[in-house]
Amino acid sequence: MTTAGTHLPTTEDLCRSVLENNRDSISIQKPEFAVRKLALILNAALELSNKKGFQAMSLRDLSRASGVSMGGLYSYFDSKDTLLKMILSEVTGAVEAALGEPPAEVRQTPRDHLLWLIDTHIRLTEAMLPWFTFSLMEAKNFPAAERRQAIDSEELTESYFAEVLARGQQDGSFSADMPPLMAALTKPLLQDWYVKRAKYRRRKVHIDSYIAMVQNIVLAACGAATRTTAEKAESDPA
Amino acid sequence: MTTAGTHLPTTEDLCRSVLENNRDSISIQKPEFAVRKLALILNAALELSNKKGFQAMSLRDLSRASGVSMGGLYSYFDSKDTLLKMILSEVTGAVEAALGEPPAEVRQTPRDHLLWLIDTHIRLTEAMLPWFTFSLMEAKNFPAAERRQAIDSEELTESYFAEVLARGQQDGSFSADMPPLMAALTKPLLQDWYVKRAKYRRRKVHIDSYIAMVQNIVLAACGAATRTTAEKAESDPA
DNA sequence: ACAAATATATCGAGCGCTCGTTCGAAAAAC
DNA sequence: GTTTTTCGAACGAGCGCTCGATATATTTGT
Repeated sequence: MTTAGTHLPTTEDLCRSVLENNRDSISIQKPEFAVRKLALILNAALELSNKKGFQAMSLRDLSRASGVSMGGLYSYFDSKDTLLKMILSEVTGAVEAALGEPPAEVRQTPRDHLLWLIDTHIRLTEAMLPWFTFSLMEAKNFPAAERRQAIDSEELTESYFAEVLARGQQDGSFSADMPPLMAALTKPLLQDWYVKRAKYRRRKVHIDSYIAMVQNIVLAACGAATRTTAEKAESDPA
Repeated sequence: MTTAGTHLPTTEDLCRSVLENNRDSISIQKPEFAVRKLALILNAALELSNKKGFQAMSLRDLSRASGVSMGGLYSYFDSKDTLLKMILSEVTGAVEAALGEPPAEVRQTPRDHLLWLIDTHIRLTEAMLPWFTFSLMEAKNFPAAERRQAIDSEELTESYFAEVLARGQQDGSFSADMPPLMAALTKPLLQDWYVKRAKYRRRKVHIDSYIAMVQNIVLAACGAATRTTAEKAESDPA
């Protein structure tokens, strides 16, 4: 019921998508070459950036870590800023693809839809962990246009939650005095999973427990019944 | 009851504290000189860093914005890294000072203590907004030692919450099946106030409403009764 | 089937520039 | 007159980025 049926993207999926969306700034002709090297470059870029910050990562660092020469890098982007934009737009695209079209069975009740949104978002961030970490850390530091895109994406995610919460309030699933900013405050709960990933790993918190916990906090705040053990067993058969 | 009686630091308080804690790297002798210029330098540094990122802020930018010459800056810190450390350690110190010693009247019941922690933390971050923004954005990017300090400070804050939640669970104020990571998940709710400060300003959300909302979400998740209107009127007389 | 010719991909030294940092001289304070 | 503070030009290192040369794959001519 709440477990994601949606396809979670692999690194190769993402690189292929990056290639498609940046045909003009990538001068490599053969897709199989491009995708393979893009994976090397992007993986290295994400790792270095998430360790030291994007600004602090020099293209010489990136060249060394990826095994692609300085000149080679510039066959895949025409400026360091373009590299940043590539990654950011891939993340916002993935969120839209994953949350935008919920399966028919969860749309029927606001409660299931809400649980599905939480589950799907957290599993998506887990599958794309370095991408989301990057996006969160670096979105602030850049030009107005890109920043605007990040804010819009942010608000789109929030609107998915706002819509389902409002629908649940109308049909009586959720309490009438649910906080009006509940949608806004759900996001930081989802984000903590990847922002503090190291902490949860250290404490051996499993992703399923984390999802269940966020679902229960949000349900409680909405004035709905929290998830039963039976319900958990059904949706998380592992 | 929950409104902070604790003293919130002003810019001058903070600069004086920075001076005391960095006597060795500050070569200016006369305190009144030092505090005045520190305020110029730190205010400019926070504004520039929070706009473009600390790495992207050059010391020439900082010199121009603060009105202090390049050489003059180096009378107040011996490297750009030291400037970073000054600001970070001031923030962790302020949190400890504010949350470490709750007034006697709130210690009596876990519920009041919890509400006080939420209220005080959010008001502190509001009073030191650029400092906290800086701390959150820049802590990741730096040497092991400083990073360790940031993590410790983070966990100290969480432990204040963990302790009071455990106490409330023991004496029956909070439900027995309260999520075990409730303390961990309270922090992102507190942080959203300064992380997304612009959003809440745009939506005209008052700090009092925000605090009340977080308190209610946490109380609901703890299985405690949410705050009544009467209680609100008492603690937020404005 | 095999060279020659072309197209594609890869390389890394070198460009102009800005960075963090220093230091000796000028100015201000006592 | 001495100490303290302020200044900004100058330095070497490292930055993002370019470009001509080289290596590799594919097509073409016979």
